[in-house]
Formats: sequence, C-alpha cells, structure tokens
Amino acid sequence: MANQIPEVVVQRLPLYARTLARFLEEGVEVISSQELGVRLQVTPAQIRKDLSYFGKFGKQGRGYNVAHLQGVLRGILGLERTWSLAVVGVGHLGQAIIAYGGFAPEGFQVVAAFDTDPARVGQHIGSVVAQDSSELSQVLREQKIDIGIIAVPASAAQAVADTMIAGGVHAILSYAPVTLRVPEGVKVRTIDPVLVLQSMTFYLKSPEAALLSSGRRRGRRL
Amino acid sequence: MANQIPEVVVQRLPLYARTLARFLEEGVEVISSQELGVRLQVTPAQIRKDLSYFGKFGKQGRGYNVAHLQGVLRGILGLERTWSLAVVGVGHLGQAIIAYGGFAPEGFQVVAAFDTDPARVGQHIGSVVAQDSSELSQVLREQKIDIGIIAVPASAAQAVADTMIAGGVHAILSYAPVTLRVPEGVKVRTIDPVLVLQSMTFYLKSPEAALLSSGRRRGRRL
DNA sequence: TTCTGTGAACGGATTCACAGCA
DNA sequence: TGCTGTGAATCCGTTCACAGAA
Repeated sequence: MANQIPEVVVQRLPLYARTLARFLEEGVEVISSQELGVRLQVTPAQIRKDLSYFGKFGKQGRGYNVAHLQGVLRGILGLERTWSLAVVGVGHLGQAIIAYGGFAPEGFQVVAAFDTDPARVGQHIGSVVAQDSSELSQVLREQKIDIGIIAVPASAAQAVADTMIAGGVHAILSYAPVTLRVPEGVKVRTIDPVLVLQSMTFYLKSPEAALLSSGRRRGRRL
Repeated sequence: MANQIPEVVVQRLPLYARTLARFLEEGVEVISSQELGVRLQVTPAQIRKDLSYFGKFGKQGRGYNVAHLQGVLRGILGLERTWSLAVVGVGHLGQAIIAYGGFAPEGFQVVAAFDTDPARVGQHIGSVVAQDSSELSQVLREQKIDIGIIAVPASAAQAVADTMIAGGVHAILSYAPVTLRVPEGVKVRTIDPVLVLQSMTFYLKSPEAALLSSGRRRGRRL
C-alpha cells in the first residue's frame, strides 16, 4: 500500500505534523487546510491532495481535528517509536551533531559514535563514547541501528556509507559534500550548507533574478 | 537575462561546479555530459539542458573543457568573489557554524556574530566576537553583510529574519525549524535535519515503499 | 563518428473547480 | 454555508531524439 506516494509528499508530511503540534499547543482543536496552509506557506489544495494519498481525515464544512490528524501523520511517518542513530566522524561536526539537542525530543537517539583517528577513539561526547570505525559494521548490526549519520570528510564518505549498508542500515543522513552511491532500497539525504549558499549567491549577484523567481512562492526546504 | 531559470537548475549548478573542480584536480581536461552525469548521478540530457539556459559551452563531438566550464559556472553563480556572513545565535549550533571549516575555502566568511543573551555577548568564537542583537540591523548595514545565518530557537527566528531584512540582507540560511515569511526578493533556505530524518522513517517503516520509490533514481539534495 | 544543443514529447506534481457531505 | 476529497486541467521540469558541428 504505502507505495506510489510521491517523495515530495512524504517530505511535506513531517512539516504538517510539526505544525499541527504547534497548533495543538496553542489550543487549536480544529483547523482547515486553508489555515494550515497559511502557516506553512503551502496551498490548501496541496495539503488536501497530499493527505488524500493516505485516506480521509477531515470533516466537510469543518476541517481537521488537529490532535487526530497529527496522530495519523505521526503514525504514517513512524514517529511513534524511537529511532537509533550512529554518527561516524567525531570531529567538530560530528560532535556538534551528537550534542545537538533537537534530535532526542523528536525520538532520534544517537546511540553510537565512530572515528578512525586513534586520538579520538575512546573520547566521550555527551553520553556516547567514540569507537573505532573498524567495529562499525558489526556494532550497527548488533545494536540494530536504524539510521547512519556521516560526518567524515568527502574522501572517506563513500567507504563509510558502504560499511553502514553492510551493517544493515537502510537510511543515511550525510553531511559530506559528495554524491553517494547506494543500492536500491537505501535512502540517502545530504545536508550541504555550502551548496545552499552557493545557489543563493546566484540571486544575490543578479537581484532581478530573485524577484522573478519568487512569483508564486512555495515552501522551500531540504 | 538571468531570468526564467528554474530554481532547481540553479541549485544544481554548484554541484556541477564542485564536481568539475574535482575532475580538474584529477587532471581531466575535457569531459562529456555523460561522464559528468555518471559521477553526479544526473542524466547527461539534464546537464546539457541546464547549461543551455546560460549559453553554449561545449564542443560537439568532444565535450566540455573542464577548466573553462568550471570558470563559467563560478561566474554565473558569483563564486569568484567573497561573500560575508553574519551568524545570529551563538549557542551550540551557532558556534559550530562559526567554527565550521568548510565555508572559508569556498569564499564564505563569517564576519559577525550576534546573540541576545548577555552571558554570550562579548564571547569570542574563532575570530569573531558575539555582539548584542540590538546592534544587528545596524551592523549588517554598516558592514554590508551579504547573507544572514539564523541559529536561534524557532520562537525567535522570525524576528531575527525581519531584523536581518531591515539590515539589508537579501539571503538567509536558517537552521530554525519554522517556515519564515519574507518579502519578495529575499531568498530563504532552511536546513532542518529533523525534518529530513522524519521523512526517511517513512521508508524505514515500510521498506517496500523505499524500493518502489527508488526506481528511476535521481540525485537528491537540499 | 562522437557528443553538443535543443525543440518536442512526456510525465509527474500542483492547482483548479466542483460534487458532496456536515 | 463551509470545507473536504478528488477527477480534470494545467503547469513545469525531465527525457527523448535528432540535426548539426568538430
């Protein structure tokens, strides 16, 4: 079933879920696609169409029950459970990722960290201890790690990805500036701030371009 | 002129530029859209079409001169000059951004940092000193800052964005988990790792979905 | 022959617009 | 009357396929 759903749609769902959580905190009980769309800068039709891939969750003439819809979305996305993360590379970036306080409240727990540098192995970062990368594949499998995070230099990233996949990981979040090759069935997302900055300079360089491109504004996100 | 160009195309250009730089280091002098596409996991037709928005840079029957095309792309993107950044929020995240070594080599210099917390104002992070946020708008204008980076909590992000814009900034890279509202002509990009993780769990939850969605693989990036 | 540049075809995502239910 | 759910229409990016230059 969960098939045929455009990837863009899946990427918007967490945004919907998060915004519903905020509305819930604000005490809003029922919301229309219109109101939700205003907050998210997404058209109401887009929201309704996206939701229609999964079922009917609203009441005509009224809107959606915020708590209910949020629960539905969290269920669809699998956010009701905790997911375990392993970070490979505990340099500045890796340490910042491990120390980042935004993952845990959302159910993402960094449970292991790795590095090749003997000087870093054994180091404590928050509640985890850096292990030697030679253990990576085995530990991932033993601890049933769900998602791998790559925070190593570009030159090492592909090898790390391969080892993660050998360790049974099916989702990788990479901060390395390279295009990774992975087999079918493995999801990779890359976060690359330099690339983001470099595409924005295009519009800074020729400000008319920025104006022209912003007609019909859309939510842009990675 | 620089108009009418799809935003996706602009987002791919830095990727092309970077990859050409790597080929250059490897001593490759001429490259076909085919070869470039293999490395990037992008179709050759895509590359040629993208480039065609800007001109004709290849030689039929031969390919593209790597050094030349790289220069052209850097020119189009405005990467030949240095761009100044200001980071607002010098908590863990802001500090990591300032300390990150990947910006400077690409011509992005963090020249100012701000925070509202008196305990943080005056603190040195790398070569910059955290200033009080009340100075933000004025300093941005005086120092002609090009790009603002938001590293404050969600609740403060919109206000920071507004102040940045008041300070004359036309591009914002935000790490805050909110959809920012900005006037026409201002570019905003959000980097939101939690959202990325939350959309990957959808595929982990139902692995068939991952397989089904990966037919016709494309380069995915923010 | 090889590979670019590009109009035309295609396909997929967004938006429209309305029937139908509360 | 108000807003959902959804087929149909539209828009836009990708891919095809080929003419033309080296």
